[in-house]
Amino acid sequence: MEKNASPTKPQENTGFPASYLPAEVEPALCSRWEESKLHHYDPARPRQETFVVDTPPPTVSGSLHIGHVFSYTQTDIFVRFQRMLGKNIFYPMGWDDNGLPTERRVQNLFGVRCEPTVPYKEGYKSSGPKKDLKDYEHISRRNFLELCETQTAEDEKRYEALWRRLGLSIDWRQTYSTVGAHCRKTSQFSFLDLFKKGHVYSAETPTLWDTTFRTAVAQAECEDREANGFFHDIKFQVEGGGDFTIATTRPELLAACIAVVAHPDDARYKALFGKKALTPLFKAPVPIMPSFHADPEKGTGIMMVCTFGDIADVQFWRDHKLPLRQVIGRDGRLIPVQFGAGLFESADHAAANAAYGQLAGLYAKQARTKTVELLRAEGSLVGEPRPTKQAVKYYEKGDLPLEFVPTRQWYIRILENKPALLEQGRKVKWHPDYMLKRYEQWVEGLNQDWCISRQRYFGVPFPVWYPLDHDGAPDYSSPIVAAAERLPVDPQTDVPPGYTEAQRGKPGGFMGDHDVMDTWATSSLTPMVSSGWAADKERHAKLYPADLRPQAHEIIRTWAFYTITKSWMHENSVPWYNAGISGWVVSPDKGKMSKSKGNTITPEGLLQTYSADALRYWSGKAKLGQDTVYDESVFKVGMRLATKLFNASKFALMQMKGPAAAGAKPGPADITEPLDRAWVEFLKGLVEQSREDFQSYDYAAVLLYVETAFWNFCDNYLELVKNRAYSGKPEAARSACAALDWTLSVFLRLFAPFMPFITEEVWGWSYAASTGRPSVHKAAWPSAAEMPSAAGDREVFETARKVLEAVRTKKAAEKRSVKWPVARLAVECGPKQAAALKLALEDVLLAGCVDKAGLTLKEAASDEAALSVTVELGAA
RNA sequence: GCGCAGUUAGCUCAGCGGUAGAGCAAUCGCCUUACACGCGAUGGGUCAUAGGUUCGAAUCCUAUACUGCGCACCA
Repeated sequence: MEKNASPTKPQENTGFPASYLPAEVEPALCSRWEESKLHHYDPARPRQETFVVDTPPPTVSGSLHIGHVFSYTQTDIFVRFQRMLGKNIFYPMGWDDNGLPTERRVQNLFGVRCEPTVPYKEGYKSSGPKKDLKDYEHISRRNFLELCETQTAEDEKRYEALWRRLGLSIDWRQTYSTVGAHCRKTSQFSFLDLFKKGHVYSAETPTLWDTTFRTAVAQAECEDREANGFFHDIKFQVEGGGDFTIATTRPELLAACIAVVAHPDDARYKALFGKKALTPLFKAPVPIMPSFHADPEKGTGIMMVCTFGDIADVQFWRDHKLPLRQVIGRDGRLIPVQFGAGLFESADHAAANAAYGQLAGLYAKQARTKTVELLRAEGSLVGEPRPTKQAVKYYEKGDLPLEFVPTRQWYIRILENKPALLEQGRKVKWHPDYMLKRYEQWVEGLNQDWCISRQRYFGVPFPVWYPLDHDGAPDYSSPIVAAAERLPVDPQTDVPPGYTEAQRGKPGGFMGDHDVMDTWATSSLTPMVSSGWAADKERHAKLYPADLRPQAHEIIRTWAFYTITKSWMHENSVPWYNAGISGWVVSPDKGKMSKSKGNTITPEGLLQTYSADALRYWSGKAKLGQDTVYDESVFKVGMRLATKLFNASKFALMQMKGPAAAGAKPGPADITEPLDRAWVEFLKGLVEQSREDFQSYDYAAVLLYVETAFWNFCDNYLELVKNRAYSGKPEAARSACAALDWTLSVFLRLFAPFMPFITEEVWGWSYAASTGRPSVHKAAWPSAAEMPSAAGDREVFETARKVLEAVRTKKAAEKRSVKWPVARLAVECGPKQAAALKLALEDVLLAGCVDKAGLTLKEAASDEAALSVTVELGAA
């Protein structure tokens, strides 16, 4: 026997759909919203009536995952609330399609590499992915960029379809792509402005360098990874006699040693300061110097400074104007150098060159092994290498450790502006507020200016050329910048003012800057991209600064920080008044959901299975800033809530079509029954609280108590009044119907930001016509003022509920059905509760199927007395 | 090393000075003027630990432990 089999019941003709089918209803509503221009921004309305969102442009590199659904929905929930407050919503969508992720995806998808020396092929078509790296086709820059554009356009279509299906109330006329002409123009315009203001400079200096991608990277894109390294104790000779031992994890940098340092107060080494040491293998004389950054407790207390092991080396090299002995090349191999010539000094050229000859051309890791071998043979290795855990810096997308390589790069001056940038960060209201700490900590810890140039292809070029001297060497000190009105320009194809194309690359001619901007150099401008800062002053004034920047916490150091920086430099303003920081979706084992772990979930299937409202419900349950465990059972709860909304609404509306429907439509003045007033009183409080909590970005709290209240409505209030609403007593029925009418409209509106589809569907059954608001999403957020009835006593509802509960408990204990008759009901309580109960007695007795003759109500002397209910069931 | 957040029922979380809560799961029931994709009910917690403040502490303070994250160091 099927446990859940329901006996077939004839379907009454209610005038409402029999059951809720979200898979059909939701897409239909999406189309309706689009047709009715529900989400359109109105440029005619003033700024103070407008709510501006600086939507995160998702990286276009494959597919969106459940984490995107989570955070974008949270933003949409808040936006929908603002729309119901009557705000003119500016809610754009951008696509972050420039930069490395796209390049990588296109390389793999089509089996190609960009090779700028290869000529352009008209109508080029890729032959598809390649198994072996050797088989990758080398194609021109232009062909490569075309592939990038085609691919991202396709991805963006899929992204948009998903966002629509999820019900994000975006104005789809307001879109941008970070590689599109508008963004290129804005980014280049930004560069010109920074250039004019002196906030940007180019310099040839050691910079963080990724040897795999062969590009510079910024501090913000680095991460530490723990590695198993080795301490190598290496003996140095002192000129004029003596020796000492240093400890290093990077012996392959020995040839790059420029000094040896110890703490100024370190008694062990004090006597050596001012003398010179001779490096092992290469016999290079290097000064022994005091430095506070040498920690007497660490290693042997004395250490070598190389060009370059870490940022401290860079600092020391710069401060003391020491020679640059670069040995690591751009590809991560040791470059050939000559000892005895130029900067590489040696007391024994022949030995030094012989040793180095065995290292040149090796990758750093190979060179390390070889160096240890040579040191051991020379007798300079003290003991054996000792294992140690060390944190090594990597580019977040890279697989090999970063190196410091001197190259020419463009930098934005942030170090000297730290105090101002900290202050700007504090002007933004962060949600949750502790996220400001992350921002502050990051800014305080910065030790490099922001490197914005990348030696890549798919990105925004610098609008800059350099004059070439008579030998054809570029003069970097006098860059030629493009004129603002010519933007966007590509210096590889466009010609600077006063030159002709024929002079490109010729002595006395010019060359274009080869690099492209870091993708953050563009995305740091998103509020200004949307506002039209570089194109339309009037529009800009209406849309900037934005009201809300939603984003995830791991990119506070990049996206939030860079945006704050640019806004300050360009406009001396904050980019937005509020930053809403969303949490992550974590897998049930508390790990991060990531593609590499293979535990990412694609949203399309979930939408089909559970409905958009269900996924949105799950997103709405999580507070800002808080990580959420991926749990499908929550989708089920959300789906059930939508179904319940459907059924309860149908039922409530049916009541209103009952006997009370005769005559004028019941209104607030008809709410006369104390039970109804009590319920309305409760709702008033709920409605006011919801507005307050929403305004402080605590939408999750709203969903929580609205949901609880809604189930309370279904299980208790509706059960208590349904008999009366259907009864022949006109006034009592009208009171119930008026209360139900308002209640339903309130719940639909309170749920609308979270579950836009089911609420819109139900709204259309009755309220679209009765309120003159075709969409619930443009209905006014409910307020207590809508219900100008006399104050109710909430105790009436509470007491009625408690008594009804006692009756239900008894029936459950006796294993009887809910409608089983009650022969005797004895209630004992204080005078206050007794009075309250009397006011709702009829409803309670009907809902509990209680025989009126069997009722006794005993009043205790004090209100301290607890409510006690005794129930005796009758015969069938 | 510094900082931020957290530790409440089997699970996921709410509560943030006034008698320990919800949902899920579990268990027992029920065809009731919508909903069996439903409804009713039951069991389940020294609120991480130790101190302190208070008439009263899950809640405030101070330590400690653990978890997650951020930052720094990293010879």
